[in-house]
Amino acid sequence: MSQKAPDKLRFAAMAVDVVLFAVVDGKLSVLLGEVNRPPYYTNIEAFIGGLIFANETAEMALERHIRSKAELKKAYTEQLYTFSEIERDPRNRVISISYLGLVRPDALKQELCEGLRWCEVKKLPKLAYDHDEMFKVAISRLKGKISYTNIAQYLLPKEFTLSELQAVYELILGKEVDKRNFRKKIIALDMVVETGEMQQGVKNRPAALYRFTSEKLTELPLLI
Amino acid sequence: MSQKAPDKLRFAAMAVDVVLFAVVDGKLSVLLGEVNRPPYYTNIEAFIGGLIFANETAEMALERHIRSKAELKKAYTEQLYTFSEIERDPRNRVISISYLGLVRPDALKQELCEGLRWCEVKKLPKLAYDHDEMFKVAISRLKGKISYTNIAQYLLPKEFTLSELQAVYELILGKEVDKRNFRKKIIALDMVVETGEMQQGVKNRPAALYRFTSEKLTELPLLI
DNA sequence: GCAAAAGTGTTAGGTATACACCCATGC
DNA sequence: GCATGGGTGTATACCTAACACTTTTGC
Repeated sequence: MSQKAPDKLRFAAMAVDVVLFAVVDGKLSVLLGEVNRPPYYTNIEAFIGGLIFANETAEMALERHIRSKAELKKAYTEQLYTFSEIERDPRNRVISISYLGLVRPDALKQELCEGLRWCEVKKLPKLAYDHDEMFKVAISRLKGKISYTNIAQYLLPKEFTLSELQAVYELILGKEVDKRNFRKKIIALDMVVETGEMQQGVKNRPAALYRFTSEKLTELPLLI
Repeated sequence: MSQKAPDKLRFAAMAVDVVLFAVVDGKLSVLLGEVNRPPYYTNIEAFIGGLIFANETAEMALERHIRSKAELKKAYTEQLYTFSEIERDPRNRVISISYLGLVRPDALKQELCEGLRWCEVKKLPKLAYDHDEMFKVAISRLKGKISYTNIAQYLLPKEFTLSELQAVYELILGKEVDKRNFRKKIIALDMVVETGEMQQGVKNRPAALYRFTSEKLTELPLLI
């Protein structure tokens, strides 16, 4: 079993922070929590996260914090970047390993804990610590990966219509795409496949339901 | 000034490790250092790196370790991934922030410190700690980025021939590319520009010298 | 003049883009 | 029957990939 290194080499606490994205009311949103740490940070928000304990890896701490703060069990997460600026938290030296997380709409039904809210990314306020920069890294990673992977699935229910899938692409890329060309490409790449089921209880022509052919993150030749 | 967090939250020492790539004798190589930490690691190598000190960011520690071990001042570096497995170093709990580094051939002239060597990527031995996995992350990042950025410049001298540039692409992608098509694309994208100078003292037709149009890492529409 | 690497265009096939109308359902 | 979103095909421009010979230099 590992021992502690000498005290003077253990100068920092370790934390994880996660930029959790979800589509809420048709808008790309991130989960924010209130921060109240006078005198440095009051009346300000930040991404959720918290310290890593001695018996945990970063991933274990990440899962613990996501579950405890938001009761979101099965979010997709991937590591983003580690922030180590000396004064990034003026109270203590804290090094933070940040993560990108994606939450499916099914998981949004649960109540959020006090002090948490989904905030549309277009209306993000100034955030505490270095979380403004963290957001930039996260949104840039998400924009990049949606174009050459099937990562969009983690923002959708397991079964979805092609219009819903297209809407996710348009939200993240921030531009409209042509419906016919989008469908041709998505299907030609075998990224999704029809389930055979149809939408129920809509007041217009019901759409065919699709699912992703792979539940794992997969790289594709090229996308959009 | 930041204070130390409570002792029980400071369970880990922080380290940086860097997978330094260079083209040595026409082969894609990485810099390895001997590891001798009985009883766990003897007669084994690993990437270079070392601890972060209390007054340093990860980037400062990275620069210090690169300079002291290899006297390579101006390597290009970017953060890769942070490894936090509890037993990754069986002696102490150490969390390591890994970096990808690229070294230009000009910088290779300097003597390496005792115990260091450039090892061809195709002949990599089994490495200490989790550095086998670290290598996979690094080579995968490098392969990805060479296709849509001008990152190849950091493995070349400031002035180079198009054949040398092509060789870097072939080494990293692990496949041959067509000379005419390669030149057309590179030039059409304005990635490089002729210096007006020619190669000197070669025993065949001298090639035109080129330089990159941007010294910064730049994303390009698409490449190869 | 010979060896060695530099340099240069064309064609065919495939991919990306732009674009407009009919269809199925609920009310 | 009307409002709503679902679903489909074609023509063009562009880009990609395949391919071989001439040129310049040192020896």
